[in-house]
Amino acid sequence: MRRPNTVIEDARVLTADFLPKRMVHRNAQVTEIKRNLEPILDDGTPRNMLLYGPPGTGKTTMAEYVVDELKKHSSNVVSGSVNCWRYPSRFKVYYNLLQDFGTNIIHRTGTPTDELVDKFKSKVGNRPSIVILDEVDQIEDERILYDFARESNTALIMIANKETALYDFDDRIRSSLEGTKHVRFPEYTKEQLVDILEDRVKWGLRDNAVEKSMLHRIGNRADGDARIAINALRIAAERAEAEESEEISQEVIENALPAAEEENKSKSIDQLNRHQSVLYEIIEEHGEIKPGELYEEYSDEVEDPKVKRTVRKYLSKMDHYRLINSEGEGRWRTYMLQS
DNA sequence: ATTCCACCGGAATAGCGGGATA
DNA sequence: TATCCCGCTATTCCGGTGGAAT
Repeated sequence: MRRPNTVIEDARVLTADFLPKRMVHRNAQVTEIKRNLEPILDDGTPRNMLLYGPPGTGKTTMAEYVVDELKKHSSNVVSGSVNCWRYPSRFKVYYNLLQDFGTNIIHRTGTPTDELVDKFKSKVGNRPSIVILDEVDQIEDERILYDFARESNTALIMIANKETALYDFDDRIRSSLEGTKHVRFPEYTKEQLVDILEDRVKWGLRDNAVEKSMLHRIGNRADGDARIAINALRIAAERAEAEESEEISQEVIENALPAAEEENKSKSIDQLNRHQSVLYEIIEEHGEIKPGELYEEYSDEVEDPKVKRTVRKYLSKMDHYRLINSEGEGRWRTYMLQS
């Protein structure tokens, strides 16, 4: 027989991806997104958008929240979202969108991308549609943006950390995206993080499972990042639960914070291949290391070393994962672990 | 002032895996 | 079965960069 939970009421509420019924402290952004999207409901042309701001500020969550709300009002609207960092190629973007749009496609390695594009276009037709492109600056083929921007019944919601995300694209793409609304997502303040956590506590934890002062501790140390704050709360709750205590102690909270940050990291580390983890370990060992020495040690370590250019690609990938950092340029560059 | 050096990163190219086609 | 096609990854090629060496 399962013993009753001591702390957790509803575990789903404690994940960062969970979509709460109401959003706190993002009214301005939610309203703005809604306003730009709404014309789509009466066959008007929606505004394309760029949502920008640091990690954990609710960009993706708010976009999905608004789209969900909108779909409740009109069953005709179709939508999909892709993370362009994980799925950067034209093929993968369309593949994922088609799945979100409810088209079952058998994946064959020989399927030409154009076939997917055609399928997508016929699926959408004249229906109002919304496409969310997360980490849009990582997109490999700019044609994707151009294609969507030309569809007047498709609303494009692009998400990036920096407002300058679109600057690097070529003129043709940029001019087709002219009129894109920029919506800023600032870091949450400590107090706002506490509010967000309180909401999760209310629905996710049993009554009196955690004191408010504990939430303030999380808020103070989460660096304005709601994802880290929520994950810390979840980890703390799980650990308290495992200890069969009825309340989350201060000690558990303190330990949960670094664990929440570590969790992001180890998730990324798991994605690395053998060569990449060797590189990671060498950098870890040295603390700081120059490119030349790094490559030398790496090629000694593995029996089938990749070529230098490939290693540079690996390193920039790990940089993007926020696993490592680099300072300086050219041969004066230093690689180190992300602090 | 000029050349050298070590590295960066974009672009073109090659090779691979695997489904489709004849 | 042999061949073609496609996307993806790794490799090759190369112009650019900026401090060091001459």
